[in-house]
Amino acid sequence: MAELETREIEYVVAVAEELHFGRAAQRLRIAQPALSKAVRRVEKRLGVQLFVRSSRQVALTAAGGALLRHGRYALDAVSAAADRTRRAGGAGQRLRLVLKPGGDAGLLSAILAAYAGEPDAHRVEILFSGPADRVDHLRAGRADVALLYVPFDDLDGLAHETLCVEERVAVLPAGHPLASRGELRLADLADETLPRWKDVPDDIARGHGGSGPEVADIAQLYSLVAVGRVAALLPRSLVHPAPAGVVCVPVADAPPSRIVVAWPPGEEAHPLVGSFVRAAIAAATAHNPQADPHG
Amino acid sequence: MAELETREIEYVVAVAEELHFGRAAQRLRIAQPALSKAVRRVEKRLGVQLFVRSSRQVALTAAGGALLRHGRYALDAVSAAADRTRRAGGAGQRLRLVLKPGGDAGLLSAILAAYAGEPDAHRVEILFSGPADRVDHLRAGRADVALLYVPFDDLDGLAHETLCVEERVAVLPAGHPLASRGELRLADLADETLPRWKDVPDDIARGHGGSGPEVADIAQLYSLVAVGRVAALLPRSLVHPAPAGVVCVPVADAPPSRIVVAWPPGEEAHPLVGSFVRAAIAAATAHNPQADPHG
DNA sequence: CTCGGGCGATAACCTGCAGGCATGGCCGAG
DNA sequence: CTCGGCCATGCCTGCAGGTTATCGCCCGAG
Repeated sequence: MAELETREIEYVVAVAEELHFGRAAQRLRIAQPALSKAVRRVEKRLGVQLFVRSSRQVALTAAGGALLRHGRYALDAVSAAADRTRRAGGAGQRLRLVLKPGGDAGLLSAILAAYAGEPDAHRVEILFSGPADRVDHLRAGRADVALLYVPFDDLDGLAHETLCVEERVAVLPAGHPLASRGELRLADLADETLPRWKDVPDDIARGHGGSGPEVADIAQLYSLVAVGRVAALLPRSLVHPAPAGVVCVPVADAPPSRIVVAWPPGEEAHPLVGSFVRAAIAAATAHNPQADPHG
Repeated sequence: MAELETREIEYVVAVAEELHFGRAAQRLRIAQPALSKAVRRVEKRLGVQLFVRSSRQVALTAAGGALLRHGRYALDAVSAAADRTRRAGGAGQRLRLVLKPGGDAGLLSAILAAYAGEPDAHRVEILFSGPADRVDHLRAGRADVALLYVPFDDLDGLAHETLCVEERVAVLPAGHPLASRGELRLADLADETLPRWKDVPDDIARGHGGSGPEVADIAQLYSLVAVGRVAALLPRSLVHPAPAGVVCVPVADAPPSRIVVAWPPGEEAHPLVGSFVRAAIAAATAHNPQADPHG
């Protein structure tokens, strides 16, 4: 039925990543001929060529690319299954929450307090992580829930619930011509240089990242804004209070930013995840009444 | 690294579903002792008990339940990987679109026309499917894109883009006291009997299904509404034009319904999927200017 | 109470294939 | 022309994963 073994996928992925049978074999701790044979076996079974080998170099075919992408997903799913199963059995369960350092809009403590009040609360392990791999942590079972920031994070493949909606503000140097306006529109910002966020791959930063200088965190951004090198468009709570030298002005027609609690699909059935999500929603609604479920 | 082979997952899932080693073995076309051994091996490797066997019956532990759920996901991911790889290699690719019969708000033909105009358009294979398995088709690689209906379908684990937003209308019998009102609120409907949709599992129908009679399709629903047995809350385009004997009244505070185009996460990189999605969005914006991307 | 039958575990054995090693063939660099 | 890097081939071995036979437990029928 499933026609592809986990190990075979690992092999193909390794070769696809290294584009070199020898190195891939080394990484997999097996001999190179075994790897060659395994890959050919897979190609034969699928009836598709995965690599073009020219004895001087190895290249991916379209099919190989597909298996690389989807194979990684599948491997993530498998190891997530193993991981979660192991944890479901062992005692002393902890809930692993992953989030971006800073910028939780003051929600985190409220959420943790609300969760601690749940009857079946467990110890919460907090895991900070860069933008690139928060989602991967969830997918591969290394974390149970995440606080994510839409539209900055990519929700593909996750279940989520909105905790709060925030308007977006333009962050401008104090002396900027637009800084005195009470409200802006996106068009007003068309000429501004926007920063490029470090570690955010382009396909996630669709439209948010500019071509300006690379910044790693908010503090860096402020310095650059203060000297007039860039402007930015951020959720209000990130810029509150505004440091000296920068001002923020609401942008009426920017899509609002949302903080969401996300979890791997299907996991809402898990009591740990379920009760945390419920607590988070409760905390958010108390904290910020206009949040709406099923947004 | 991955610590669990596809086959082992299949075995555990089979046992978990049958709760009977003999039948599971039969289903898997292997002998029962082999299955017993394999399952024990997995339990040992994960260090977790998956089943409690009492020689008269087999029961799932919490860990077993976890592996059942996540294992199914993982198996879907694996076979999706195999399937998509095979298709990426073979020529004569077709794009497989899955949707609910009826109720496409007239969008389908516009989308297909727009897609046919794309430079790299392929033949489109249309697959109709019940509400329960549309999403599964995507996850297991049996379809490439889907038209789904939020909040009726469950978007967990999928990437999507909104095509259009529709207000919800209450469907009432012609003589109903509320039928003459120009607009309703959810509270007005609190006393009405809502139908239960056939084949929609309860955890998907969160809040939409009532406790009333079971209906399988829209036509059945109309008959029941006409005789005053139920009322319903549907997207406008589904009730347009309203058949004899029923009227529809906008409900101001019902969350709006959306038609979205959805695809498996990561697949937007695939040219087939990407260009279809682009065409769909274009068609929808032309057809219905207020649709907004990144909603 | 006993007997029989259903079910999972265990034991003993068999076999195909995954993986190891040595080698061959190809090709580009120098 | 030769050398060296790299993938493919051929042959060998061990074990994973299958089979059949059998046991032991439990429950329900009589």
